[in-house]
Amino acid sequence: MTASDRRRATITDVARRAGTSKGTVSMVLNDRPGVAPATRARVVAAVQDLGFRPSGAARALSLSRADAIGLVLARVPATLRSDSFYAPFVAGLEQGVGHADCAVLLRFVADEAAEAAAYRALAEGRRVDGVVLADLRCDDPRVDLLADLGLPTVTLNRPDVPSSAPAVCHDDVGAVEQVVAHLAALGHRRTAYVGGPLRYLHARRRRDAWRRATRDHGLAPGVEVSADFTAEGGARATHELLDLRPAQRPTAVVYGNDTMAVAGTVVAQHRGLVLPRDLSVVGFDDGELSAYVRPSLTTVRTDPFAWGEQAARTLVDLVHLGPDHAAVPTDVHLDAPRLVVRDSTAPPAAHPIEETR
Amino acid sequence: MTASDRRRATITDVARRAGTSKGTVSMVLNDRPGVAPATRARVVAAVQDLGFRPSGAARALSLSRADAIGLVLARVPATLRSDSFYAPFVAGLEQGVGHADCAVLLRFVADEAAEAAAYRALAEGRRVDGVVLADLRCDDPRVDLLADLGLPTVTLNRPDVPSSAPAVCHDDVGAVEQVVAHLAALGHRRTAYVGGPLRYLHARRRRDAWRRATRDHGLAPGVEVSADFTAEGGARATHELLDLRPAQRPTAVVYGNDTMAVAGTVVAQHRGLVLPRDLSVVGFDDGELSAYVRPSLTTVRTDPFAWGEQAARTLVDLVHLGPDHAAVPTDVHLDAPRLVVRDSTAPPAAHPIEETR
DNA sequence: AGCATCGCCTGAACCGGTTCGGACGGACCG
DNA sequence: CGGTCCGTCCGAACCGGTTCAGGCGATGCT
Repeated sequence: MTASDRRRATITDVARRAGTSKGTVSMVLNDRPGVAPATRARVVAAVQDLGFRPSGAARALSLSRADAIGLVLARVPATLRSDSFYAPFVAGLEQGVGHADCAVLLRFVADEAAEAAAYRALAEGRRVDGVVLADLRCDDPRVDLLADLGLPTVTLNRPDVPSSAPAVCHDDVGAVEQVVAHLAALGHRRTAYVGGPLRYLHARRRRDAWRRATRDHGLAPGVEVSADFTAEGGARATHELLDLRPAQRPTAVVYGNDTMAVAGTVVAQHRGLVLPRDLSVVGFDDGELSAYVRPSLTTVRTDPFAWGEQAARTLVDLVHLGPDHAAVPTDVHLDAPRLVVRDSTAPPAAHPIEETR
Repeated sequence: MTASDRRRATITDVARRAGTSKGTVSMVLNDRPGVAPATRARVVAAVQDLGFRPSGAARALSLSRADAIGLVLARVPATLRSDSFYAPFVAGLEQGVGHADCAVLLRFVADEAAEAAAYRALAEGRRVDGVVLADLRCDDPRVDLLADLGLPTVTLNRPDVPSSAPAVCHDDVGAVEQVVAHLAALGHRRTAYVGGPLRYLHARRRRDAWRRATRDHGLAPGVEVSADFTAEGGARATHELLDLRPAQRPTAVVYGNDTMAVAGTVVAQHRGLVLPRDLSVVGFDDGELSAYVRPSLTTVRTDPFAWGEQAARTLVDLVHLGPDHAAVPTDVHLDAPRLVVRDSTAPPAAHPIEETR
């Protein structure tokens, strides 16, 4: 009775065994009306007996649907090691497509040229019904590319170019505002920002949000350093900030992710600063280790799983709407990320301590 | 000239435009011999003009190949956040399948029942040509399930049950031996081991390797704690070890991954120990932050990207061999992981320091 | 000249589903 | 008793490729 000892049953086998035609079997499988109860029962029994399951490929061909959504990520392998976003995000996608046997098809590519090619291949090979567009960049050419390819798309956050695709957004601007408000309330006047590469939209938006929030709170315009989300980048940026002469040196640093923030705290401590007395540090993302380092990290808790879930849900809706549907689906806004205050932030020391290296 | 304004070209369109039959076009596309150069040129031109790309679904149907490999992971979303294995591993898979437009189809499931169902769906829906089996457990039922389903399989490490599937193995036993040799050379006599859940084969094998290696080096049989690879678990296990009375308390702890190890160092330092003087710590995996914590972590550098690459390569070979091929492919062994000695290991203090909490 | 050989290409069958026009038969009605 | 109507089911066409037996014309050989 194992499945391997015989060729897999097809809809024709089921029809023969049930004494009906293929068409009828198909009706039953997609439970459409117009089949007599007795016939339906015979078909169901035959399906059961034969352990029949329709072939995805054949369905895909006749329905011209792939029952899969795509995700293309351009990242160098090295940065994947510490990526805390991507895995739960994909798990969320999975959750979001629901129990429809819809799968997530994944493509990692090395650079942005390969990225376009990957999207092309996905679209033209009809491997997916739609894609989600992550890691949006400024003037992102992929938005137009996908519109051209006619591939239903959901973007992660709203692009800075016109796009008719729905966006699933999380409120990183609000998150940054919470961070700055927290620091301002503690009494900080000079803050610095260590962000990601500015060609990424989210990096730029967070940077802008930090600029605006510091100004709104009446803080001094702070120093900005653009890093690359890696621990090494965070360490280097921190050295740079601590090398500033005391009058400019920040009493609090806001980092673009927790990896850089943790590396930053270690650098600061190694240079003799006592945290959070001599320097407050805030991360972004709430990585698992962040609660376990010393001092434990004040950070913003994002929820990539929920993000993925919502993105998938939106995309599935979009696909089912069909391409000729005129109504442009509206953007979805996730719950605002929450600031998690831990031990790495405190009021600034009254008189800045000279570092004793 | 955009692709979206007209229905996508099919092989029939190409044939018509080139003035040949579908069959000939197909020959050209798969560059098979028996087509006159002039005809071939006409077809190629037509393909170019129409921007034709064959439909993956139609190919899949007539070739009964899916051009995709599957990966099913049973992990709770919470642990994905800090997972440093999975993302680079999938990127490696991607790399390993090569430029064949073969994709990686991903399924995240919550529990092990859902896992079996996911494999069934993948096999019976013919969505994938083969799967890689990760996170092997003791007496893993999936090995038999996949054999039953007749789905080409590659396992990550060799299962403890009979399996005719090739395994792609990395030498974690050798890695643990290096760790213990390092600690023994430093003069440690009492080591402890904080591993993962023992139902995972790799956790058990590393534990066994540690037992054997400590015995071989003439060390005292050490305390074992089974944790769960999370920071919290690592912290708890560390407390447990440091609560032992001095005569039993280890001078060095070997952790099953870096997350637990980092959490462990923080716990130890918080309890007043000075590292590495009072306690040596070794991790496993070389997470990105491990070089940036204090003391920087001695650990074992594994290479999930290479592992994925090799697994995909092996699986693709296996698929192309065909199901009736008698020769069982041999196991592949990756380069041994390398011990990275950093600052968290040192000779034990001559007289154990009492902790000053 | 007659015939085998060969290279090139066509046409139809096939993969495994979905869809739909229309055939069939029974109930209902006038 | 003849005609409608409705529920049920069949059969064929179709999705877009691949494969292969066979046709056809040109060439080589005796």
